[in-house]
Amino acid sequence: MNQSSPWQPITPAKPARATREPLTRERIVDTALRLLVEQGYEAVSMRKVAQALDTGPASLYAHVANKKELDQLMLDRAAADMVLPDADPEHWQEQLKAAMDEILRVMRAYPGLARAAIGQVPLGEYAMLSTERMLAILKAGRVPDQAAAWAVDLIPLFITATAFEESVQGAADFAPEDLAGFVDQLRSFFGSLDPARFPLTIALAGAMTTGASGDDRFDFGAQVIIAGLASMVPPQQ
Amino acid sequence: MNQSSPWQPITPAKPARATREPLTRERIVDTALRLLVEQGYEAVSMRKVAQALDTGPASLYAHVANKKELDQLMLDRAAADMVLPDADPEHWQEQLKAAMDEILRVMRAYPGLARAAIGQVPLGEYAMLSTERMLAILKAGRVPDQAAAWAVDLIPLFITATAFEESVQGAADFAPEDLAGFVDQLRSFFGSLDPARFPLTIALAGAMTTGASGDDRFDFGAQVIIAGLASMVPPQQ
DNA sequence: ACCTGAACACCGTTCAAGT
DNA sequence: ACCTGAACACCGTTCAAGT
Repeated sequence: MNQSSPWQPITPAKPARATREPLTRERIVDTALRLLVEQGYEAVSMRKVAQALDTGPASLYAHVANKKELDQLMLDRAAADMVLPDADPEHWQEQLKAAMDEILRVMRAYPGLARAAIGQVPLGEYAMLSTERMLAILKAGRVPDQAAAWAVDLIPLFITATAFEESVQGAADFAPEDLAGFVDQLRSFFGSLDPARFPLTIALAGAMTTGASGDDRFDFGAQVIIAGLASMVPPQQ
Repeated sequence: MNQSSPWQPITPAKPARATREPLTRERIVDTALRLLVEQGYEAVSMRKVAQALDTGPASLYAHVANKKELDQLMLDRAAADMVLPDADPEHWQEQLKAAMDEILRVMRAYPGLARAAIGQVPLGEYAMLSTERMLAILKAGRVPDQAAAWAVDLIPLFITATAFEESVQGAADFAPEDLAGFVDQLRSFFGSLDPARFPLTIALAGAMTTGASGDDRFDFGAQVIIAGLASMVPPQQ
């Protein structure tokens, strides 16, 4: 080849395609969360995130330590969406319930996020701001310090486990409308057990299968936790 | 080669090695649980279970539908180890606590089992016998039917999530003795936050980091749940 | 410092072929 | 019916090489 041929300029006037934006932590987390929302947790692999950014998986490691860190970053980005109320001593129980609802709402907005969150201590800025606000609500309710400190661990544990369970159900084969069929099957399975060995399971088959979708089950768990915490508040004066 | 050579008998007197025992569901579950106990949940792959049984992964699929079914079978095998008390109306709260302790004990005996159990409805015989016994305890305590039915979902959710968290911590790099160092780091991290934004996290740094190992945190959660359920028991008569 | 291709050491599952 | 080898379509992470 000629080193300088007239129809092959040495410096092309323009690259064939616009220069790609450089990779950043932010773009990686954005892309990961987009994949999470659009295609679920299984779609958030280092390889698929890289592919969506039009690069190879190795390129991500300059910005993110590993998959676990990416999971944490996604969680904290999502936690930024949570809006928890300012503490009001008169209504701490309602406020705590509202806070739990809000955390579940955000978890549900990013289906599969619970899989990234479960079992991890969330140390991101936004997750910790949520913790701080929950502590304020509990202290306003005069929940003892040690109980409040453990409660802000127990509450996300409960919510995350709930959202995790929902995401497993959601990721299963059946569409939402098949869920009703599954619940029917489950109830008749309970009903068909040996009455000598499973009398209560049979008797409560209906109660055990209600609230499989919707919020009744979650509201019950929240109520149990709140009532349990309330029982630890010492009498006034 | 000669079709019948004198030093190469057509029917060897004995196979070189004993005939392998045939694969069964039971042997597969046994092997999977052994790997789980010895090497943790990550070691329980279809391929590694097959390898431990001296065969290929495809061979397992004649006995087990898929990995998820194997997880369920492991869980139910472990559930057979659980010994829950007969219901006694006088002591339902203590009995419920004992039942929760027992379920956690078995979970801990199979580290990583929580990862197989989380998010699944356990429909195996032994898991359901545990459920039946918990229902008996709750009914003995006059917990309303719907609350009891949901409680036997909430309680394993809590225990499994707790065990899951422990298994993540356990699978992390640090050995048990490094945990203390990690907790120290965490406490000083909380202490070093911006006092204007995280006043309560700073004030409660000590309380939030106590009970990282041991049973205090679990006992607290169990107490919250039991007290919450007790608050739903209608007054006598 | 950032990015890349290629490789390493894995996964779960399927399928045609054997016995 | 049960078992197998080989393949398919994936993983997370590392590393030497480029710019």
